[in-house]
Amino acid sequence: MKIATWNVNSVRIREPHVCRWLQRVEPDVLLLQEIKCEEKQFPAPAFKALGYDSVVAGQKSYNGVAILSRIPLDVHHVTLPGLPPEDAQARYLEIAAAGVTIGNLYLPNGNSGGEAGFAYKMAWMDRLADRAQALLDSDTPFVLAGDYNVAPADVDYATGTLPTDDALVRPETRARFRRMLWAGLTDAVRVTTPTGPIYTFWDYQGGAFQRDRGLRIDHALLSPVMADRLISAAPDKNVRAEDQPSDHVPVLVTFED
DNA sequence: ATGCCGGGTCCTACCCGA
Repeated sequence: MKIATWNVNSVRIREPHVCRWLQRVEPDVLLLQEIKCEEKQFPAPAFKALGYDSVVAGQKSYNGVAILSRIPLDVHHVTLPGLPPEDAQARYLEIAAAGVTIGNLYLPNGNSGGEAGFAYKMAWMDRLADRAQALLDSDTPFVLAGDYNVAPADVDYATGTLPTDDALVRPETRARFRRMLWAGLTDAVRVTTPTGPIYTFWDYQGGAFQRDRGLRIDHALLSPVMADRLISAAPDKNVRAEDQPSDHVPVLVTFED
């Protein structure tokens, strides 16, 4: 089973990139973040032509997540459980497919909006940890993957790409990420490559990709059963060198059937 | 320490991202 996650930074602009990647890699399930459109604008027919059904939690202009699948699925949640009902940001979508619960998340960046913006990120991470714990308690095999907007350790961002008090690396941010690991989740990319830098994002500015000054902020966290099934997990770096790329690359995780 | 890039939209100057 192949599950991938990709912040595409506008699905309408990146439709050809996504189609090419689906055809080349043939994931069973692809989680998309920052689709930046409502469901009615989502290019579902292009993906359907390649054999993929779409589930969309859209929002005008900002955020937005979607799931493409070539295997049958059930939709379980279109928002992150526990958030206030007035929260209208489209950042979470959860399905079950082939007996695996799959959560697709676009975690708030936390740098805009001052301390209130950062507090929103912290609350969101608390609710995500709650969701992970509930799934652990139910003994459901699961994967929580997406753009976490967290560089978990210093090795996960190139020197000088972020200030030390950036919301992606603040101690409160990292503590909440670590709490999910301590609860029993496995960081698929990091256990596959235990040491050294592995980036999933390179800024558009300053020749960041050419200089390989990136961040590792897109993650797949696995429940214990899924960690036992893990074969490989890695970003597809070559995608960043295509024309008109997203600033993030896909992260592909492969499991034993 | 960022907004030089590249999306978005109130169509075009401004908001947002990491």
